[in-house]
Amino acid sequence: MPELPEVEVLRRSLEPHLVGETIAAVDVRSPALREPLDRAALEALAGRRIERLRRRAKYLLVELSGGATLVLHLGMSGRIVLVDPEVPHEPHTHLVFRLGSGRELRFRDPRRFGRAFVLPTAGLAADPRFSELGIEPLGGEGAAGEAAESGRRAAGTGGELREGTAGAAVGGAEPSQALDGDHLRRAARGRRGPVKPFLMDATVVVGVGNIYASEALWAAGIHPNRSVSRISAARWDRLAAACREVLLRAIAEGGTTLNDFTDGEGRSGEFQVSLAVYDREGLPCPRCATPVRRIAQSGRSTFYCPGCQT
DNA sequence: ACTGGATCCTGACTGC
DNA sequence: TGCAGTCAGGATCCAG
Repeated sequence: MPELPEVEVLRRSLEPHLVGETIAAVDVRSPALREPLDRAALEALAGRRIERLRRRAKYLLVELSGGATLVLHLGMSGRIVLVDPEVPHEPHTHLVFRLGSGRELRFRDPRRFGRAFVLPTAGLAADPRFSELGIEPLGGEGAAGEAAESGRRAAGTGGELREGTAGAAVGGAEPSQALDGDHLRRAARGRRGPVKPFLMDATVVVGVGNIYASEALWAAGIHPNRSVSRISAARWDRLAAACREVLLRAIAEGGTTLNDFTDGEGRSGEFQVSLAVYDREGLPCPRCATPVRRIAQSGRSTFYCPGCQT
C-alpha cells in the first residue's frame, strides 16, 4: 500500500496527537510479521514518552524517551490507526500501544509484510536496514515542508509547492540533499538495466515504489524500459524533478488510496484521481490520449504511455 | 558485481 | 452461487 507519500501523510497526521503522549502498555498479539516480533523489547517500551515522529524512506520512526526508537514499516497492506479503546479490533491487528490518554495506536497488517522493531536511537544509522539506504528524494525527512501541509485538499495544479529541509535523515547520504539529476546519473554509471526498476532501488533513492515510479517516468516522458545507460543528463534532470514533484503532490493530496490506505485518523487520500498512468491500462494518456499500456518488469506491473514516453 | 525471479501472506476481484 | 486462478502499494534472498 504505502510508498513515501503515504508514510509521510501518516506521520503528519499522527504527530500532533502522539508527541508528548506516554506509552502505557504494549500488547503484542501475534508472534511474527515478516520476522518474529521481539515481544520483550516491545513490551519494554511501556512507560516511555513519545518525543518525535520521524520518517526515513518508508519507515515510520517513533522516537521515545530513554534513547529508544520504535520502527514501523507498513509493507504492502499495513495500516496504523489511532482510535478509542472501545473501537472493536479489526482482524489482523498485531500490535496495540495503549497510550497515557487512554487512546490506542494499532498496527494492522493482513499480509504481514510489515515490520516492527526497536532500536537504540543513536544506533539507527548504523543498522543494516538503514545504512544501505539511498537519499531522500525530498531531502531531509519531513522535507515536503509547510507548503504541502497547508496545501492538503486545496492543492491545485499550480507549481507552488516548495521543498523545505527539516530535520536530519537517518543514515545514508547527506540528509538535506534532495534528489537531483546528477545523483541519478552517477548512480546509474556502470549499470545497464531498465530505468523503472532502477528508480525503485532503495540503495539509489528511497521511497519511490511501484506507483510513483510509473508516474514519475510518465511525467518525465521516459519509457520505463529504457536502459539507464542510454539516458542523457538532461533527461536525468527531468526525471529527478518529476520524482520530487509527483511525491510532493501526492503528499499534498493525502496520499494515494487504491484499496484502503488511510492516515492515522482514518482519512483516505485523493491522489488516485491524479494518477496519469498507474492502474489506467487502456485509458487515454492525459497528455497525448494514446491508450495507456501495461507491461511487467521484475515481476511488477508498469504502466506507461507508448505515445509520449520514449 | 548485477540482475531477475521467487518468496513471505491474506484478501479482493475476475472469469468460467 | 461457487470455486479456482490472478493480482496487489515492499523488500530480501538466492541463483545465474
